[in-house]
Amino acid sequence: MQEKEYKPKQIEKKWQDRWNQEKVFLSKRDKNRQKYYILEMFPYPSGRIHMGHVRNYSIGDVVARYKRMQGFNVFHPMGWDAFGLPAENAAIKHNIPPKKWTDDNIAYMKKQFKMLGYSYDWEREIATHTPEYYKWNQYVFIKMYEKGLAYKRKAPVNWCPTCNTVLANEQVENGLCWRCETQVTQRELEQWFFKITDYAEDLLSGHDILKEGWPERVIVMQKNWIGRSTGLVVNFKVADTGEDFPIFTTRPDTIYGVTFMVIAPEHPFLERVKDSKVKEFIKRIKEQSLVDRLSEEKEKEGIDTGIKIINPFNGDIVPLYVGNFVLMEYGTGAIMAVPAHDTRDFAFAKKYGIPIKLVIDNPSSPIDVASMKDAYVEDGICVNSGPFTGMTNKKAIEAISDYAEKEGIGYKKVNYRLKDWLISRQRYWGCPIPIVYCETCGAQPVPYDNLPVVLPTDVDFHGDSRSPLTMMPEFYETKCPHCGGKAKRETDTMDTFVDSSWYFAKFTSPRSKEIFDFDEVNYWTPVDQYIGGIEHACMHLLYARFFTMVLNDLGILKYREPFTRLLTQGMVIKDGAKMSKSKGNIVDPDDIIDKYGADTVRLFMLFAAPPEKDLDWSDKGVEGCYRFVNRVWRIVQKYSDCYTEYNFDTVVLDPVLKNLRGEIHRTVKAVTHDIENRMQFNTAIARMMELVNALYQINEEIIRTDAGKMVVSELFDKLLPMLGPFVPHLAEELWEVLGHKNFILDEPWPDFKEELTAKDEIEVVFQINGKIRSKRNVPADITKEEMEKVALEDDRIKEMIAGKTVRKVIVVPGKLVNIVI
RNA sequence: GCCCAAGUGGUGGAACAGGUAGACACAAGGGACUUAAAAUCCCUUGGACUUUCAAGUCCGUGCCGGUUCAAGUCCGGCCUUGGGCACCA
Repeated sequence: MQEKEYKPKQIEKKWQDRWNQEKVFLSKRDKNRQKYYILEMFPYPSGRIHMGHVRNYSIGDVVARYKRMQGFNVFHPMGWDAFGLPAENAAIKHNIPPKKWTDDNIAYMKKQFKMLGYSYDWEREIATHTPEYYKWNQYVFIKMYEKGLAYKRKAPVNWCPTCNTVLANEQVENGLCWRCETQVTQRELEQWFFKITDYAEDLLSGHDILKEGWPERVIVMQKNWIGRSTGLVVNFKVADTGEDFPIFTTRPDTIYGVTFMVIAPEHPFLERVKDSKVKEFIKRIKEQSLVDRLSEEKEKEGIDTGIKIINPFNGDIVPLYVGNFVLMEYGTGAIMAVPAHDTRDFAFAKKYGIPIKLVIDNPSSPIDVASMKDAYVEDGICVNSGPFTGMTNKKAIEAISDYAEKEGIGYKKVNYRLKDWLISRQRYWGCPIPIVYCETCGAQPVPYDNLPVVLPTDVDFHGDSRSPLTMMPEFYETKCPHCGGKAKRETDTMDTFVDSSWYFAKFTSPRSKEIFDFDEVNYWTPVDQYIGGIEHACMHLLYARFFTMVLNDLGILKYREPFTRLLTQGMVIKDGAKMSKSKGNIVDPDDIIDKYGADTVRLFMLFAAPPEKDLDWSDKGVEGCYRFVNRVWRIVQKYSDCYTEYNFDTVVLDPVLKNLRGEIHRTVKAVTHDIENRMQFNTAIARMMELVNALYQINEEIIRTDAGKMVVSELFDKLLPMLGPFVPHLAEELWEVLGHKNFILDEPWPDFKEELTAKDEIEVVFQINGKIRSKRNVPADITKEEMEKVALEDDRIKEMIAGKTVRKVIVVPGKLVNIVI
């Protein structure tokens, strides 16, 4: 028979067109079927897709297609995170309107997605830069404003001078802008915030639900980021005036050891300071950038203000220092310092000659203060601690806290590292914040009926990055919705992470008249499996959880966690580094698809590494996958004329065929397990390769017997559907070659017969003292006793145990016999 | 500094519940086919040693110890790499 050559371009186009014509990927609600919502993080339309996208979406597509074959009603949408800076930068540089740039990119990338054969329901497509989408951003914003969850306040904020905008805390990495790596500076600005701190506790407790389906490290990262700590606020007193001087501590057990206090340079309390040296110091520290203050890590600086503070527990009068290491934003902006039991306070006290007072002693070797080299931070017994002396310090934490509350000198408090989410951006290409400022009524939300506040698209950038909105009276000049008087629109736009915080739910009803079509959203969401990069652990994944909780509290969504299961895939790297333009190690998906076809690229992405690990790009590895695809192609073509009906009930297979049939069922079992329980696609593919290799090993004459034809037919019936999720076009084409008229993607996932997965004969090993000394094939159903007998009768074993005492014989059924002598 | 991962052949990676380390693939080498090459198909391939050529012995999963009949896998300590947090009181 004349074999056809494998031409991926032809067959891939052919099947993409057919899927499209038959609308096979459109999703419909069906109360009688279990839904499965699989979602990959939607991309920013940067221009063209990169290998990281290919990996992310190939993993998602395998899951989508696999679940579909398992009988689930699969929901698999795709869209565009379309607002953001690159569009503006392109506009400034090349004089292309951001909307056009974005739309063109979307069109191109969509074409690329289609070339890769992903099973998306494109009728659910959304793009966040469309008014029909961002209208609902504005809607939620106003809902949050009404609940006090969106508010404006003047605060020191992170400013990126390159991006010309403020940044949220989560978007500053080591003092650098997450996007352009410029040093972030501090500015005092009036900005819009979302009160995510109100949800700190919910975000933490939700982790208990998520630990089933989320990688532990993501949960740990979020926990660290939220940074919950429990402690006590203690009201110290200012000696001169008697005012309260509150501090926060997690170590109330050390309160009798306080020998000085430290306050943040930004603290308003310091306005009273007259001393010029102190004022100068404060000024100098305030002028340091965040980066500078962080970079001189170990160097703690301070100056005595001359102000005295009274410890309410023991009446000690201690000096108040200004210190560069105390943060205004955390706790109360001031701390009590216990040099004996805090390494940082110890270093500071040594530097400035402040006394050290021991209040917790080491029970096993008493501490001599004079010879202390560092703070004692271990547990111990309280000393010099008034009524608490003699207690273990652990007990004292509770006792002292209770005492403080009882005496009215303090209260227990939980503090978080998490800060409110700053969402204002001084940029153009984003969702307008739906607020107007009236000269008489102040800030007013835009009424719901007037939404959306449409972002004008015909804009002039005047060659720089300042938002054109600030120069467009036709945009910002408006009337107050309350009094009808003259008013000015907010010209800041929202952080694009707002757009992506709820998009997963909008996919269910992209063009609904309300925020959602509730039949749709209630049927499909939450997302059953979410897939994306780990870099979003403390940004997108935290914001989306927050939004879901808010929408739940607003009665809009019925659940509090948006993503039941999460898979964080690794990066695609080449020559040891992440693919990037600056490193010049980019491999363009278009080129690879052109050379080998989409099926090969997809296969390689799944085969080269398990999904969570980084994947090392290798041109040779891709060729290996191409070779496998061709091997499948050839062998199916070769034996397509053997494809027949089969019934094994009355057939006795010779050992070669029987073993091959066993191999078929073992492969189905293993592949199913690897996908279902482990999401380990690389080993699933390896198993299918083994099955194909096994078929190649068998003599053509044997296959062309009646029994052989039946086995090879069963093999194709199992193998091709399993290949479907990985190499969908190839699978469809070969399915058709075998005479099928239906889509292979609609075939049920292959099943296997457990009894056929067992081998007749298995190899067991005989060990002496744990070392392998002999091997033997034995019947698979051998008993423990028989195994032991066979082992002891083995010639080599006999030889080696001759004259020795057998102390113990361990038999592991089906595996080994270990003889201890 | 604290927290979390991960260290396995020349390479990417297997080994799922403590039970034959190195599946599958790449690279390398050999053979078949071919006038030849490519492609394809088949074989070999962790290291060292012994060798009567059938095999056998020893070593080997970052390092040092431990538990166990048996450890890549469990425990303790360390080293290295990657990631997160970091004057958080």
